[in-house]
Amino acid sequence: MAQAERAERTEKSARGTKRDRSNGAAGSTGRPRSEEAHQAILDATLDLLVEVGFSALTVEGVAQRAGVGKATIYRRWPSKLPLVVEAFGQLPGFDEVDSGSLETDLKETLKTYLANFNASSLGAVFPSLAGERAHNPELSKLLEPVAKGRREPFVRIFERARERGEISEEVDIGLAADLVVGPISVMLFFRGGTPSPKMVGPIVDLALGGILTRR
Amino acid sequence: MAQAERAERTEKSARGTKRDRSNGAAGSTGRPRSEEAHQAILDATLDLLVEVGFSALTVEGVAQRAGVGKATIYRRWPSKLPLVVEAFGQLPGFDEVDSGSLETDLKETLKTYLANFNASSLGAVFPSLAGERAHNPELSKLLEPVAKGRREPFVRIFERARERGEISEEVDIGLAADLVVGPISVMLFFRGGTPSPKMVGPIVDLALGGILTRR
DNA sequence: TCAATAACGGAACGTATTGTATCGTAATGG
DNA sequence: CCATTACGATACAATACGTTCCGTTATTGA
Repeated sequence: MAQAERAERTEKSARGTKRDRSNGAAGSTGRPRSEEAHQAILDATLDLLVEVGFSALTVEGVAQRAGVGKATIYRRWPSKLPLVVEAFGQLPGFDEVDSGSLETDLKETLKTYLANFNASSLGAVFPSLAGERAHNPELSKLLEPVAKGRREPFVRIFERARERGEISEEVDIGLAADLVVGPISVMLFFRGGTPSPKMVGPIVDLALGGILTRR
Repeated sequence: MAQAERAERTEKSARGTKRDRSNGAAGSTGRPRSEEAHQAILDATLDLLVEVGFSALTVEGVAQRAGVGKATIYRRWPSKLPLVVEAFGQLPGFDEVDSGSLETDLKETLKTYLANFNASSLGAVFPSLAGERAHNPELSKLLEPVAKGRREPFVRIFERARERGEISEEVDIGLAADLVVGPISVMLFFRGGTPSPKMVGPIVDLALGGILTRR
């Protein structure tokens, strides 16, 4: 609030946007914001997200971990949620594979998927955020595109396979994608374990071939 | 809500039970603990678990919701965790089906599974608890048998199918169980939606038959 | 019937943590 | 070198936690 007041008092130059300019720009006098502190805050947020989860994460804790005053955080993010969102958004996506074979595409992409999940903090952070989702619509909305982005590569893999005639036209591609990722989700959320890349081969084989004995 | 059903339970004989040792131990003098308050507390705990999740649940909120003093709660449970555990443990299990056919068994059990998940508070509560799991070992231990109990019926269904020769000996039964439940887990955690019984048919068909076109 | 006992709901306790405001200092631009 | 803004640190009011103390109520044994 004080931030708005102060900004209003100095409104003489053409500050076209209301968007918080992180630094200088138009009427940029005074000390610029430390990009170093900015990154330290985001890093600390991610670390704490991994360690204690979303609900137990406090802005004070982030400030302490980042070696930064609380005001420095509140000057940039209005509350804990946008901060977490931005930190979470820093996590890398994962590459897609197009080898011309459905089986290879799936296995390679899934391996990347898992490596990503385990190496990055995603595997530790996502359950915490997902758990909060039901009780926090705002967070839910922010999480939606992330989850969607994780699913899309698999959907595209199946689309290509269908174009090549590898799978029937009748196969529900969205369901197929969920089927392949499913066991990983089960492992992560229901069983509380860490999904291993070793799971990938058997999963894809079983999902593609089916559980029933081939006649 | 399912609260009505829960409230329906009666245990008139609770007065003199010594097993509970809830009342005055040796010299059973003094006012007995109200079994009614006990149940009201558990019900309120479950309700709040659904509404606000595990981390945002407070004993004060439970007391208020149950129309009970906080002391009444702390007299029975030392902290929030055991209270949540007992409340969570009240949720019903689900029935198993043995029709002699793998497909029927799976579809029927899955439907019961989903109906249970949606009707009871499980679908709303489980993600919240699962999210907390990584940062709360004590809670994780509690959750383990519950998750296991949910998986076992499916494992048994596949075991019976294998004995009947419906599926090959080489099929990893645990993986098959995860494959069938997987899309539901994905829907629940990744996509944040409510799994519908309509999903059951396509899921089972695709998982049994496989994604690849049958030759 | 009545004292003894213990649980009851409600309220007050001290502590911890939240988001915000204020301090003196540091850095940049005119 | 002066105005301006961000910096880290700290102080602040408000809230909410778990705990404990109330006067009251229900039950038992003498």
